[in-house]
Amino acid sequence: MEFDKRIPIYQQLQDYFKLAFVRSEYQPGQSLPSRRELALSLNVNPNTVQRAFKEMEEAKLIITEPNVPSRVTDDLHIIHQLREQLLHEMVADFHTQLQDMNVNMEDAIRYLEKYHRSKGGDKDVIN
Amino acid sequence: MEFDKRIPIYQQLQDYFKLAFVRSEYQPGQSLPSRRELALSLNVNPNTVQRAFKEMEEAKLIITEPNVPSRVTDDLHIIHQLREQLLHEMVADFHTQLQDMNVNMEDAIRYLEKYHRSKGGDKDVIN
Amino acid sequence: MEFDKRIPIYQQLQDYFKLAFVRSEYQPGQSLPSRRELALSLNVNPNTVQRAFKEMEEAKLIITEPNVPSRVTDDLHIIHQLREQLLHEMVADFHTQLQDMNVNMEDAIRYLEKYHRSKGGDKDVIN
Amino acid sequence: MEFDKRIPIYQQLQDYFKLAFVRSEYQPGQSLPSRRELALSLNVNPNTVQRAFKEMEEAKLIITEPNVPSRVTDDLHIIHQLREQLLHEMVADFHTQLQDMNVNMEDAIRYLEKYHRSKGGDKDVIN
DNA sequence: GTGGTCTAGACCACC
DNA sequence: GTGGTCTAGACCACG
Repeated sequence: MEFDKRIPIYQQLQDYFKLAFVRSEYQPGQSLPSRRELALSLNVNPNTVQRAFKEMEEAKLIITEPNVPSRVTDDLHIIHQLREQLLHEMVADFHTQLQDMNVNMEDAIRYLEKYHRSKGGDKDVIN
Repeated sequence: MEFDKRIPIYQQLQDYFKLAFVRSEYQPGQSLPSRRELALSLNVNPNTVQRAFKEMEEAKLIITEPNVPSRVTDDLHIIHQLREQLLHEMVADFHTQLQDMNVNMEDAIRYLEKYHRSKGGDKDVIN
Repeated sequence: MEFDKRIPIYQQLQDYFKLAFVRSEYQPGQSLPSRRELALSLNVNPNTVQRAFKEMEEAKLIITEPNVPSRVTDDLHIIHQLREQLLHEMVADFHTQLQDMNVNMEDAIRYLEKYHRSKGGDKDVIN
Repeated sequence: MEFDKRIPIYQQLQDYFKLAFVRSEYQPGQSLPSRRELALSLNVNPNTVQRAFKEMEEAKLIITEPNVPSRVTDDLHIIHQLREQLLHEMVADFHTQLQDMNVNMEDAIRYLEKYHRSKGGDKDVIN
């Protein structure tokens, strides 16, 4: 994994895990790698990993208990809510850009669909 | 105007002007502020402005001649092409993000339309 | 090495190296001093050296890769072509001057040969 | 007439006149434009013209007397000697360059003749 | 330690 | 006053 040095690493870590949760790459309740392990494999400071985990803990995305690896929340509602939030940010940004360019929504959607088809449309199989 | 310190200023300047051209805030053929003027008002080095302008010149977006202020190209085709390019990048980025989250296109569009309506839909009057 | 203040340093640097390549003082494929090293020894800004090198790179005279010193091209054809070009410029300038003075070619060559003999003629050994 | 700002104008003026004398554009004994006239037409300081004339006077190339325009020397020997001198400098410079490039005299002459023919050879009519 | 980039500041040519 | 060039210095990415 590569980090963009211009953005705090703990934030990039969070973004990475959030996306992984939403993509179900980590199932609800599944154990995460240990902080130490991650710090070593990603070659970052353990405190950096700690900070990312702490914030995800506070957001109830993961559950941390003594003597066992942290694990993804098993509250599907929270995962769903996270997905909604990420999607919302994504859409809001895109919308702002469209507004900035005076692109109306019809055109934007037409363009988006065209682009999507050019990329092969939705696949039946995920990943 | 504020600059994101993580991104080269000359690039942000270009982005700003490109958007302005597409939004017709500078009409085709219209004179731009002089490099010095911009440098002073934006509090950047004249050379930084120079670099941004030079690249826009090379992209045929502006026309610069000695001793007169640079001006926007009067080739409408180029402006239109620029708009297409910006739109394309925007859509491609959005699409990539959707893919990353396994959002299918139907859902994305539904979400986008919903968000758009919540913001009041397309305005008849620009600005 | 001394620089003529009326001519850009980066250009004089290029001229120096081009001549050196043609004289085979740097063999094809041979490494050049690093930009820093040159900047220090010639007492110029590293960026000035950088510019000279960049233009020689664009002219395919040298090959630069990250983290290793730049080296002379190993394409003998390019070196030969460079020699032809330098020789051409030299001759063209001389010719223009002769024309300006209404010296006809026979006289010029006679004069040149006389001067050459006075300097000891061609040496068998180089340097 | 244009001047290269990097070289003293009085020197460029001298070079111009010396060449003109050698080319017989000013015949021996012919009057030159007045200093004042030249200063005006060339848009330079009268003192600059004065300096150029003074040095040519000292070199016996021109003759300056009160109340009459300066005129070219009528000593053909001096003009001839000037021609020799200019030619010598020209040839010496060219010769140095050839040496720098390790070009032997035979090759240089062959190249020069070839270039000369490509330019149409010696013309019968001067100017 | 390499090569490469970005911004800064002084200067030039032209009008 | 325009636009354009050159050198300077600090910084970055990579190994």
